[in-house]
Amino acid sequence: MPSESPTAAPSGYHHGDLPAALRAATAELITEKGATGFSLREVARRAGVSHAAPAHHFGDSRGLLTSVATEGFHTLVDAFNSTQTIKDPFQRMNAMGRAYVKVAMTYPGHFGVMCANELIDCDDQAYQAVANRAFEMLVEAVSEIAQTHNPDLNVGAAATWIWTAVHGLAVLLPGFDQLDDKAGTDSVDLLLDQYTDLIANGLFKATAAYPQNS
Amino acid sequence: MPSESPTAAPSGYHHGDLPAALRAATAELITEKGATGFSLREVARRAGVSHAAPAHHFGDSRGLLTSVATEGFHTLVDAFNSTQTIKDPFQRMNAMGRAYVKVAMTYPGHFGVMCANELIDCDDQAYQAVANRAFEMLVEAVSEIAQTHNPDLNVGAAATWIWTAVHGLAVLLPGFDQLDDKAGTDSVDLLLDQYTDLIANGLFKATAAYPQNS
DNA sequence: GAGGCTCCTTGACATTGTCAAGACATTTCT
DNA sequence: AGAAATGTCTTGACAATGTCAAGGAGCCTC
Repeated sequence: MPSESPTAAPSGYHHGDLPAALRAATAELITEKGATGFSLREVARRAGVSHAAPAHHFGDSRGLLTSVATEGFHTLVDAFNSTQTIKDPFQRMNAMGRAYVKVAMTYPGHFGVMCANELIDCDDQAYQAVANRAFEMLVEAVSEIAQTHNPDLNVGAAATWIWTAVHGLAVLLPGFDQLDDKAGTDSVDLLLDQYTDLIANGLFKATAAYPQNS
Repeated sequence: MPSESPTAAPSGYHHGDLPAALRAATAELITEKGATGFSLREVARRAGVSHAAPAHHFGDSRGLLTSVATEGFHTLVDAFNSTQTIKDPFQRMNAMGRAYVKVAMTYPGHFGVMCANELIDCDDQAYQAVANRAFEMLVEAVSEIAQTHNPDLNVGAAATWIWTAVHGLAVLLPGFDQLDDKAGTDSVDLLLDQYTDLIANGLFKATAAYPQNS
């Protein structure tokens, strides 16, 4: 997990790097008890500091959660970046979907607040910047599909629609019992292949494989 | 808005129908301050009862929110029901999407908790029953599309994917500034037409209109 | 070594959710 | 009709939470 502040060295003072420790404790707590089970004082306790220490770095609880969300989006952007080598835009889109779900499953504490509009400050600059960057990377892939396969495609609408569909999948995933029975990751990838198929071909030709290797 | 308890008559005692009044106050409060701004005591205050009165009817705050969510799904099922007269499954699907968004915009207080898995009790029987019913109605429309246009369609995956996409649209809607500039409802319907187009035809033939009137 | 700075602690306050106990109107039983 | 039971709501209390104000303690600079 990439640290949000590149100067994660022992620049710290009493604690070493309290902001990072608080983010880690927050992610851990949310993983255990969900975003609503979060408590500023409990996070402080886990980090071994007083209950008001977080306020100094993050203002209020919303600030801390926003920072965790931002960190999560940085991880997502990194994951998206590693799909850039894939030439075929459909395969890249598929890989981005897998990356999205993998981040959600690997860092549930971060994922739980990344799109929690009510808990975080969506107007935060650092948050907006990295969140927009992530979305833009998807837009780029869709845009390339439009150029190569369908110039009339409404790129913005298509990208929004793909994002929300994959996000919905990632959100609903923990509730899918049948997935727990199987290998887990494998079946998720399978589901994402079905999604890609549907997204590429729509309801009419859902069984046709999307184009491979350009 | 349909009452959850059909015996909404003055069966009540001191108050008339306190459960309904509490649900209404909850929806109003969430509309104003969001789902996280909700507070049991504030709801009790608005309903003019003591702070512990809600507990008698709903157990805890989760119970009250679950009841509001259930009421919201009843409204959605009603809205879905009024689309049953539409014969063409694509048009019906489109109408269901519009109904979904309209419910979300008309009853934001209910919509804010209908899918808030962390705030409500998803295992609640009444909630599950009506939520499943709503989803099943969408599955029926998709299933009909499969029968008439694409027998190989993965109906379950397609329905899930449509649901999450429309849900994502409804969630993101308040943030779309450009929609506020225009007439509002009209531009939302337009967006939904684009969605329907994308869902029906996929990324390849996105500009082709979906079939009309069977 | 004195002032200033950042980092963190301590203490306090209003507010919240939940529980236990009780009050009071209505219904049911006899 | 009177008593008991039931359903409905109130009151009081408790621990926990978020936030604020004030202060202390380490470190740096001059």
